[in-house]
Order: sequence, then structure tokens, then C-alpha cells
Amino acid sequence: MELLSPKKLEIQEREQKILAVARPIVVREGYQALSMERIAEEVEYSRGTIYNHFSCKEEIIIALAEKGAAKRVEMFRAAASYQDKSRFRMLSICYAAERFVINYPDYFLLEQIFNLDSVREKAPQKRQQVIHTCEIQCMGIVTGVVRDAIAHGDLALPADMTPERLVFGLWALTSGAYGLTFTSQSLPQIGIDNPYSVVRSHVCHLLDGYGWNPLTSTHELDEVFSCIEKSFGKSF
Amino acid sequence: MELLSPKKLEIQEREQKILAVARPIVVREGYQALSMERIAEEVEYSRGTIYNHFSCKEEIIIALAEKGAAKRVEMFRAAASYQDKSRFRMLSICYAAERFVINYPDYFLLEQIFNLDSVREKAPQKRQQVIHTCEIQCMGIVTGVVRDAIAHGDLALPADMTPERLVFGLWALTSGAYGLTFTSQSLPQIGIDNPYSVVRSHVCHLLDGYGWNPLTSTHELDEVFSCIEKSFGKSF
DNA sequence: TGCATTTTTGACAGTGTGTCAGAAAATGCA
DNA sequence: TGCATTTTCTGACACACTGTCAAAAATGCA
Repeated sequence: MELLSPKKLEIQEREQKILAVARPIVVREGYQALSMERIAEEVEYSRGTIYNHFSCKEEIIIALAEKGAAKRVEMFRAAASYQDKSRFRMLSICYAAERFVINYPDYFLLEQIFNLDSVREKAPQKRQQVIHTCEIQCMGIVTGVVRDAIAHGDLALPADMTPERLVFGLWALTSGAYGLTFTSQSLPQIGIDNPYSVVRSHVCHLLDGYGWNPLTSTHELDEVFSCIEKSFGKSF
Repeated sequence: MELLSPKKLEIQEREQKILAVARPIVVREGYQALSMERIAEEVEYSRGTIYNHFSCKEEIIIALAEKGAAKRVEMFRAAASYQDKSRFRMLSICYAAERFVINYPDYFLLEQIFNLDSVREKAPQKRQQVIHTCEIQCMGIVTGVVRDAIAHGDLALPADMTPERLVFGLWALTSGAYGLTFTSQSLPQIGIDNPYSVVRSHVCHLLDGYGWNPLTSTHELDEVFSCIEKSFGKSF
């Protein structure tokens, strides 16, 4: 399909190499520690060459975050396509969100950094658009499951609630919890040693609060999730 | 109590002046735009003098975040001290959390910046401790209300749930939602024009999911919150 | 091979950091 | 008040990083 000259190929490869070098720096030492100078040293090209690929270090952050966003879409899509009761599909997506954070904590951290205005604003519009599109895609996948639930009579939303609003709540709950997991120093001290199981529990009770059938009783919770876990096997 | 020499007083005042100058820079132009150089220019002292007060710009961020954390504790305390049914007190605290973000978006943004490892790690341990203590205090206030609810028979938690875990869920939901409100570009596009009312609704349904009495029916929701709003009047 | 095009380089000007020796100011005391 | 002592302030210094651009090197094609 694409017959690239050796030079073009080298350039493409170098782009990936730059990202590969940048990623551990950002993740392990923070955004502050990332500098074009340092990247140039590590990939053994001059700073000018790095600037041919990325206009600034913020663009590198976004390029990394893009990969994460695409991965999440992929995982959500797989989870939603699982054929079963609507509630089970919803929980599968929550499981996917959990696995995303556990399997790719780097991507999650990068997302947090990207979310800072000061970082996002410096990067080119086009890159931001890619991530935005992924966000909308995830949203679409999850609201799709909610709509299916309503269509199948598993769920009846109150007048002031829409599928989007419900999903926003789940999104807030999970991203908030995982965010706190990474940033708050208080969690172990107050006895939250496994935030993931807490999130699972809250998601279930929130769905219960909206009457999304079939309700999950507490003792079934682990069972349901281990069933979901099995059905995905090693694929996540 | 404290008879300070005029010089000591001047120094104290200058510290506040530095913070007052730094705050709008961080909030309006982002963490990137804050520099000791710029602060020095604006307060009309040399850079060396600024360094006598704060070891680095990260410490300035934390000093600002400290004020916000203290404010939140104050608001939570006021909300929890409201004498009424446990569920009503819980919702009052959620209202306080909402007002905090609405009234002091600067503080909320600063908190987000402070939460980045790269910023937090550079600041002195002692400052971090202050914020951590505020976090624990807030936690204590809210879990106190949960414990009261259990003691009064308004709430019975399932076996795997503790007051701390429940509060963690509410904390995640609210901080996640408000975080998204500030950072996500997708919200208006998917019809989330008032995230605050969505959070209110989810909090109520989550509490319903746990069977925290008296359950709030959807049409009562606005009523309950406007009642809370009135009871605090202008105090928030 | 030679020449046009593309790619790479590193020097440059600019902005910022954190430190520290010495200048300046404030304070205490006879 | 004058003067020694202490405290506070300053700006020059060494260093790190940014983003640019003219010149150098590599590449590819006739």
C-alpha cells in the first residue's frame, strides 16, 4: 500500500522513538522534567530535528495522550459489544474503564496533564480535536447502551434525566475516583485500600438508584464482575 | 497577643501581597505563566526577596491552595452543623461542595494544579501537610454525618461498605464532575449545560441506591436544594 | 555525476531559575 | 545620638531551557 522511501520511513520511526523516550520521562518525573533538550540527547538527534516533528513539548504530551484516548475507545467498544443484558453491558464498560487505568496508568496520568489548560492551549488545535473526538466516541458508546436499556424496558429514566446526563455521572464518578487514587495522599489513611472495588460498588448502587434492572445485590457484585473479567480474558 | 515590630509586619503584609499578585496570574494564564521574575516586577521587590518568602513558585501555588482547602473545611463544617435529618445534612454538604466550586473557582483550579505530582513534589513537605490535614478534616466531617445516619437508623450500609467508602464515592463523583466541568470540551456538545444539577440528581440517586432515608423523589429535588440554599442565605 | 530538494544542525537571542556575597537598612544599646 | 550588630534586600552569576533560522549535510533523480 504505502511504499515509503527509506528516509521517510526513518522519519516515521523517529517520531515513535521520540514519543517512546518522552513517555517515561513525563510519567516518572512529571511534565516539568520533560524538555526538548533532554529528548534530543536521548534520541541522539539535535533539538532542531525534534522541532521538525513537534512544535513544542506540549504537542508531545498530546500525541501521547492521543494514543491513550484511542485505546480507551477500543476497550469501550469491545466491552459494549458484549451481548447480554443491558445492565451487564454497562458494567462491562465500567470494567473496561477500570482496566484502562490499571493496565495503562501512564495514559491516565498523561490525560490528567493534558487536561491542564496551560498544556492544552499550547498544543495545535488539530491534536486537541483528535482527543475530543475520542471522548465523543466513548460517550456515544455508553449512551448507546443506556438507550438500549430504555428500549428493552430495563430502565426508565426520571423526567429530568437523559442518557447523556446519566453517563456524565458515571464518567465523573469513575474519573474522579481514579484521579483521587493517583493524587490524594489521604486514601490509605482513611481505609480506602482498593478504590476499584469501591467504584464498582458505587456504580452498582447508582444504577440501583435509577432502578436499572436487574438490580445487583451486594453479595452478587464480585460474582458479576468476575464473570465479566472472564469473558474478556486476556483481551484487555 | 502578637506585638510585631513594624518591619515584621511589613514582611507579613508583603507575603500576602505576593500571593495576591500570583493568584490571578495562575488562574487566568495558567501555571506556566507564573514566574518569580514576573511576581518580583509586579510587587516591586527583587527576585531575591521573593525567594526569602517562598522557595519556588510551586510553594506559592501551594500557599494559595492552602487557603482554598481551609475555606472548604469551613464551609463543610457550617453545612454539617445544620440541624436536621441526616440525609438533609448530607445534601447540605454536597451543596457546600457545589458552592465552593461556584464561589471560588480559582481555588478549585489551584487545587487541580497542586494535584499534579510535578508541582506538589517541589513544594516543602510542611505545606503539603497543611492541605492533607484539611482533606482529612473534610473527610471526618462527612463521615460523621454518615455515622449519625447509621446511628439514627436512617441508613444501613451493606457489609462491604463503610462510611469512608461511601464518602469516597461522593467525593469522587463531585470532584470528578467539577473537574470535567472545567476541563472537558465535550460537555456542552452532549447537552450537559448545567453539571451542578446533574450532580445533585446523581447524589440523590446514589443515596437512594444505598437506601438512605428519607428517599428523595425527583420532583422534590429542586425543592430540597432551594430549602438548603435558603438556610445558608448569603453565608456561602 | 551533478544539481535541486529535503533534512539536519547548532549557534543565537531570549526568558527563566535558584544562589549568594556584599550593600543597605533596621535594630539595639551605651 | 552614634555606632556596632543583626537582619533584610539586591542584582550579578552560572546554569537550563526555548524556539528560530541560516548554513551545512544528506538525499534523490536526470
